[in-house]
Amino acid sequence: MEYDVYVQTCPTRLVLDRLADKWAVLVLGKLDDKPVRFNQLKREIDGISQKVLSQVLKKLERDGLVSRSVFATVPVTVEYAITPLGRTLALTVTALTRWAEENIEAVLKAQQKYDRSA
Amino acid sequence: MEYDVYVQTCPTRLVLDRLADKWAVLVLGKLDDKPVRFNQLKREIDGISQKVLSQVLKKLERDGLVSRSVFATVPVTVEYAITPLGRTLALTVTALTRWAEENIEAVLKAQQKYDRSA
DNA sequence: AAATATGGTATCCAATGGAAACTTAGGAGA
DNA sequence: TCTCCTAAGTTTCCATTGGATACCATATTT
Repeated sequence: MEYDVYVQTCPTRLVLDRLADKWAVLVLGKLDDKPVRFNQLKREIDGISQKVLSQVLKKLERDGLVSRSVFATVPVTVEYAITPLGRTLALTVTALTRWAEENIEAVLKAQQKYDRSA
Repeated sequence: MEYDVYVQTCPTRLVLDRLADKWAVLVLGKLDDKPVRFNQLKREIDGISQKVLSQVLKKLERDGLVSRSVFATVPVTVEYAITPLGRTLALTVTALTRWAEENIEAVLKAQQKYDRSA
C-alpha cells in the first residue's frame, strides 16, 4: 500500500476530510436507501441549512460518491443518488451512525463522570 | 431504538460531531495499536498541532474513549490508551481510513472528470 | 549557563459554519 | 395582468473554529 493517511501530504487525507464531516455522513446514510430530492434531504436531515446541504452535495458529487439528475419539470426536480463507489463507503459510514446510536448512553455516562471529577 | 442521528436534538449527534473530525479518527486509529505518549502521537500524526492534539485528546477522554495516565518521571510522561469502549469504535473508524486508502484513486479520477466537465 | 526534552497553554489571525434573505423560472389563481 | 407559490439553490453577514506560532514549568545534560 503506497498511501498512508498518517502522512500530511497523502491524498487520502482529502477523503478523510470529506468524511470527517457530520453532514456528509448523514447525507450518504440517507441516499444509501434510495435517491432523494434536495428539499426532501433538507427535511429529513434535521438542522442542516440549505447552503451547507448544497455545498456537501457538490463535494460528494465531485468525489464521485453521489450523482445529480435534473428533470425539466416545473418547478425543476433535482434528484441525488448514491453511486456504486459511494455505496461501498456507505457501509462504513452507516456503521458509524449505528455505533453512535448504540453507544451514546455509555458516552453520556462517561462525560458525566468526567465532569463530576473536574 | 429510541435514538436517531437524523433528529437535530438527539444526543447521538454529539458523538457524530466528535467522530466527524479528521484528527479524532487518526488519534483513535493510532491508539488502537498500543498506548502512545503525547509527543509520540504528535510525531506520528503528521500535521497535527499541539493545541489541536491536546483538545482532541481531552474530548476523547471526556467521552470515555481514551484514558490518560501520568507518570512522575523527569520530564513527566503522559500516556494515552484506548478504552474498551473506544476499541469498539476503532473498528469502524479504521474501516474508514482503510476505505480512504483503498479508494483514493477512484476518488481522484472522479474529481478530475468533474473538474474537466466544469 | 545554555540547550534539550516533555506536555502542555496562550495568543493571534484566517478560514469555516450556520441563519436568514435573496434569486431564478415557470405555472396557478384572482 | 399582477401577485403568489414552489424547487433548488446562491449570497450575505456574523460568530465560532482552526491552525501557526510563541510561550511556560521542570529537570537533566553539555
